[in-house]
Amino acid sequence: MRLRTPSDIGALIRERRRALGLDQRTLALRVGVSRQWIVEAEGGKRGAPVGLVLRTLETLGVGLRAGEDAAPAPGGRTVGAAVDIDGILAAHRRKGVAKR
Amino acid sequence: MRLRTPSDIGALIRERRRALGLDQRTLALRVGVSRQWIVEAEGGKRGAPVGLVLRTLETLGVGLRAGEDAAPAPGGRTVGAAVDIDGILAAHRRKGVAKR
DNA sequence: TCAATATGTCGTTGTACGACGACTTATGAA
DNA sequence: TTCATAAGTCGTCGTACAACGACATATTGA
Repeated sequence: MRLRTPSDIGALIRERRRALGLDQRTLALRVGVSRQWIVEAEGGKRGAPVGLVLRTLETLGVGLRAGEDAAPAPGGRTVGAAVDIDGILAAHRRKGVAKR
Repeated sequence: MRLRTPSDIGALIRERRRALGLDQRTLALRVGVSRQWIVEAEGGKRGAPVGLVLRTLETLGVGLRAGEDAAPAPGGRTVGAAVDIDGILAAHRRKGVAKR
């Protein structure tokens, strides 16, 4: 499963929680958060602290792995990110210049 | 790379940012956060919102994948997490869940 | 029917977070 | 040396968040 948004993570949490037969209250107890937090996390709350999210996933027995990604930024305003090789090389070459 | 804590994510961000030859200011600009936020995120700030973290990673061209994990909860107070088959089965039996 | 459970939602409150600005240190170039 | 950039840190402030408690719906079972 590929995770791009908080909603993805929320769906993952819900899916795994149900697969394990846990209710929200029990999961909340184990993770050490409030039940409401679980509700909102599953709903894809954008502001959920990454620390709690990681704890939750770990409690559910789900591991997160990072993979270099050849094709970034597919669907977002997220950025003009991509990799901008020119900028990178320029910065590397001259190290300092770039001038903003 | 396996991500377990905010520190792991911070290290990942720093590593990828440097690999791409970006400075904190530029990355912050692209992600849409303050430079200070990048500093703290790289330092493994516990509270960083998962939404921003995901945006950052995506900007860096890093994808996150979830994998079911056979061996959970290695080093944390994190819990008696694991899977607790008994509880699961009990819950399932009681409800005739199947429902899913 | 009523009772219990699971989930979602609504207020309230204290706290932590993120943005902004400025300062400091370190490194490298002119 | 001086100057510019990069990175880290501090203080302030407004806002978002997580916890708590309570209530509203299903849904299921007695």
